[in-house]
Amino acid sequence: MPPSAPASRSTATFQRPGHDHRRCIDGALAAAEERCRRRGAKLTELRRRVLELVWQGHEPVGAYALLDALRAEGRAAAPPTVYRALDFLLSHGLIHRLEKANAFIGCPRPDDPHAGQFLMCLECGTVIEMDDAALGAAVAASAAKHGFAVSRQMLEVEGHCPSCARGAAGG
Amino acid sequence: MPPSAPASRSTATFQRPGHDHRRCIDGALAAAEERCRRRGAKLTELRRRVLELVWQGHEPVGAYALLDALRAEGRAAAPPTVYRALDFLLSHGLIHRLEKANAFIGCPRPDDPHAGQFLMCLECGTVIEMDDAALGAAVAASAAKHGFAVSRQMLEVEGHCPSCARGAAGG
DNA sequence: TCATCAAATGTTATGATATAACGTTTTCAA
DNA sequence: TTGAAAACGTTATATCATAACATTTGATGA
Ligand SMILES: [Zn+2]
Ligand SMILES: [Zn+2]
Ligand SMILES: [Zn+2]
Ligand SMILES: [Zn+2]
Repeated sequence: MPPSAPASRSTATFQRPGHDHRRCIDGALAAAEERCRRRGAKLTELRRRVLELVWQGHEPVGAYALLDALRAEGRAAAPPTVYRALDFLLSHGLIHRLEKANAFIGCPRPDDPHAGQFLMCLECGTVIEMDDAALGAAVAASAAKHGFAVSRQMLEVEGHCPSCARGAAGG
Repeated sequence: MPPSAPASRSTATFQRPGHDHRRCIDGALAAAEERCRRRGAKLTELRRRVLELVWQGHEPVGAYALLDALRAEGRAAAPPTVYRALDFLLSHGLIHRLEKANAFIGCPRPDDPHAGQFLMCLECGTVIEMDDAALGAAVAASAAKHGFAVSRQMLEVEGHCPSCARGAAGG
């Protein structure tokens, strides 16, 4: 099969409401298949379906919303069903957990090494992931001033996305 | 009364296990009294006690741990008791909520405007708050590249503090 | 003083998120 | 084909947080 050239996979920019989200989903699923194949990890039907559900939009999705969606499809599902799938996806970098929201969002660039840096719009709920290596380095440098060795960093920024900022200046 | 010169109140640096933590507590309580007085907010006995309990160390404290502590003192207390006190302390900038830990920690510098920037040691649990204005500005600048207007930022960095890094290099 | 109102706190119940523990099915290779 | 590991099903429970309403407290003004 052709490598399905993911030339313009979701860039870390705010998507317009009218964008072709099917491409986001298909790109994420293809990237996940590929990544799991390379890592010898099993992207089972259930895990794949949960990933697809997480990608239902660019807003974070809660575990129990996923649970409801699975049940609506007629699957036998309980909290561990979805949490185990989420743990798998997290462990392979396919999704991220947004701590403030207690919810999950698909990672648009699982293969690029990156810190978690998220912009969350208070108005429309859209979340995008920045991948600003310089910013990650700045965080590590600040931490180093305190003699702190960084293992993981999580940045969650609340505010207004370009579309919503137009209407509500000053937030 | 003398202004009790808080000359060397908790700097944003890792405290040694042997530091005089009573000074951290007393300084935080005095700063809270002063801040509430200026703002016309009532730091009641309960709220003051909860703040003191949050300051029991430099580790984040969960709401139910506070609840247990209040009950151990013979107070009538239920979850709303402690959550309401925490909401008050949060709203006046006297404590911060650590999203990843679902727990709370005292703010060593409530009067300085600052973004939430926390270093959390995976080994000993100690958390310190950086107040790196340049880093906050760097975050805002990165967000601005995406047309995003920042309202609030929360940075939670996991790793190893100086004391613990010595033992577990590379951790 | 005492009526009155708002803020603070007490009390009960429930919602929302997450995991422990154990049994069954599937997978895969020896 | 059979044994072990992984994945999944199932039940129960732990953990974090808030809704709703009653009671107490403390300030204000008649
Ligand atoms: Zn999309
Ligand atoms: Zn990512
Ligand atoms: Zn201290
Ligand atoms: Zn602070």
